[in-house]
Amino acid sequence: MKPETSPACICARLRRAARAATQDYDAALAPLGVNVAQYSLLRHIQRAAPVNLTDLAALMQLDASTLGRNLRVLDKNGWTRAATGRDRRARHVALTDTGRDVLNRAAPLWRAAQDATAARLGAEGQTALFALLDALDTSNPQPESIRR
Amino acid sequence: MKPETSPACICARLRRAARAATQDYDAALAPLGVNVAQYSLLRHIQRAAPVNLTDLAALMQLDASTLGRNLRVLDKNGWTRAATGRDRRARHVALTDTGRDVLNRAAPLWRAAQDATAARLGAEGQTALFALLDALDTSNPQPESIRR
DNA sequence: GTGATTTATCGGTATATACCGGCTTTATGA
DNA sequence: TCATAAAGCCGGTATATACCGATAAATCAC
Repeated sequence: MKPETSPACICARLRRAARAATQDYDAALAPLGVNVAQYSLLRHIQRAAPVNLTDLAALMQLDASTLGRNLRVLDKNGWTRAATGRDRRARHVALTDTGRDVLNRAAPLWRAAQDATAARLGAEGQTALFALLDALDTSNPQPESIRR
Repeated sequence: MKPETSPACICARLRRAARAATQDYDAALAPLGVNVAQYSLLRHIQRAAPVNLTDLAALMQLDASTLGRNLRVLDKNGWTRAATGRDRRARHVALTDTGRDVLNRAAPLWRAAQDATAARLGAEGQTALFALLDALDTSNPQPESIRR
């Protein structure tokens, strides 16, 4: 007679875990007025800039229209800037100085949340978790040993 | 020289995985006009009804105001009904007949998505994933063997 | 080279999510 | 009992998320 504590739906479990982690990281980053979705977006831009919205969306596996809207918030805060290049359809996004500064100051706050989370998993647990999340990713081909 | 394919941020990885799984399950459930968040909410209500919003929110680890708003969509669709009981502050939620019917018809669609997802993990992978997500859950006490 | 197609982005719409403050109702305590 | 505290919910606000259709620009096909 187990009281059925948490849902057996893999998706629901992932969503629940993502919500919880989001709140932890958001709380850690709150002093800088940035949340983890924004932090993640800033980091991706930092690594990929200059990059257009479509490529950035693919990189983050985010819907392009979602990315566009999320980006407006960063733009509004003066953290990013988008410019039209030779291809006048595309907008190339990059960090502003302010954006870089926010990222630098956010890094230790992110680190604290990451360390606290990692401690709950243990080093092996984190590796295992990443492997499992990779296995879930349908954009990754399944390894030969599993496929079929 | 590894090209840094996916973020090392545990939170970002969880969010990405949750987004992807959500899209898979949503696509599977789409023929019934229900998404996985709604399906999950309906299932929780089915198991817990009659239940008030606060308890249901705690059960799902959802913010109570979020739950209240999500519930309005179900109400609007005629799938749930909320009634005030003796305690006039609390609203007790339960499925309607229509809601039960939607759940019954959605079950095989959910099952298909769940099976496809589970197949990517393997039986052991799913067990391992659930254990890791439990370990992340700060509302669960850490087992003696891990704590400190 | 011009018409068809594809690509990049945007806007409308709907939903999910959370924080905060306020209101109503219940419980508590002196 | 009556003042105070606590509980339960709602509304405002902000953001994240995705689908669809529209628009503009580049590319392709002939």
